[in-house]
Amino acid sequence: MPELPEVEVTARNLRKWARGGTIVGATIGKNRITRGSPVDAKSLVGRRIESVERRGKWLRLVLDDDRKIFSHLGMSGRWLQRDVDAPEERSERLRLDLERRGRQSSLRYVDHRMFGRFVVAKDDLDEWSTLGIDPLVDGLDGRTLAAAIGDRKRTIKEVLMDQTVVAGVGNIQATEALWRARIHPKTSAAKLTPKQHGALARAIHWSIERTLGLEEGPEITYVEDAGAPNPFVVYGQDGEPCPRCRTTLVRIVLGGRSTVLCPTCQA
DNA sequence: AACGGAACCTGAAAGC
DNA sequence: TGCTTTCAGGTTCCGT
Repeated sequence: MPELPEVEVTARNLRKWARGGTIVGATIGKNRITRGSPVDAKSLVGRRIESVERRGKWLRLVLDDDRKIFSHLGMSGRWLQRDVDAPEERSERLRLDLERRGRQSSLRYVDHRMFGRFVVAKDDLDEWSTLGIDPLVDGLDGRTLAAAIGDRKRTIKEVLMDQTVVAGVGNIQATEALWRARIHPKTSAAKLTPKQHGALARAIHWSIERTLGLEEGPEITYVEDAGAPNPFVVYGQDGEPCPRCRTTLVRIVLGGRSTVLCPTCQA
């Protein structure tokens, strides 16, 4: 269930593994990852991967024939690097075998819930083109955040998770950042003060960088990975004391997603 | 137009 | 023990 930091780690890994490599084999299973736009696996063979980019939660791999691979990890997608003769992974949905500097490797896309996407297209997808400010790619400060929010009146938590406003912020990053900025998640987005815009922009960077530091590595770890302790400051910590003021953190549901907040700090 | 709720999937964990 | 319910960090669609 990746948000910006997990997708950023994936992009960095894919640059190491795939940039400059040539696709020598492609196996794309019949499943809903390619829903709406079936991919001709054979057409990928012989193509070189020129670059790997990320915006928000999307990955874009530019090929040498002017097409692009768009990959979204949905709720449970991951890209792994394996040997070409390694066995198929559990929930493996597709694979790209690469040759790079005379060495072969195999990229496996694993996604048990299949909310992810894999699209090959000449033109950018609308979902890519309409993405809002990416905190890492574009930078984000109080002024640009305020401009992106505009006069939206929905709650600030829902607006933050709108990918056309700030790209890459999901339920965890929104929850963590709002706590850091001491803003109640239900606050109407249009009612934030300039001071709060600045605090929230800084809090988003803080949360993303903090999560990135936790997750840098060859394979993404998620909170729910067996045995992994919850590394977040407030997300999933309802019932525990607020790290700032010791008030018991509470969980509410907002826009259908669970949200944790401190009733004292985020008044 | 805006909003809540359900749907799309699978599986782990909690509840009974 | 084993069956049932709940929940999950994403996105989209549908009815009000």
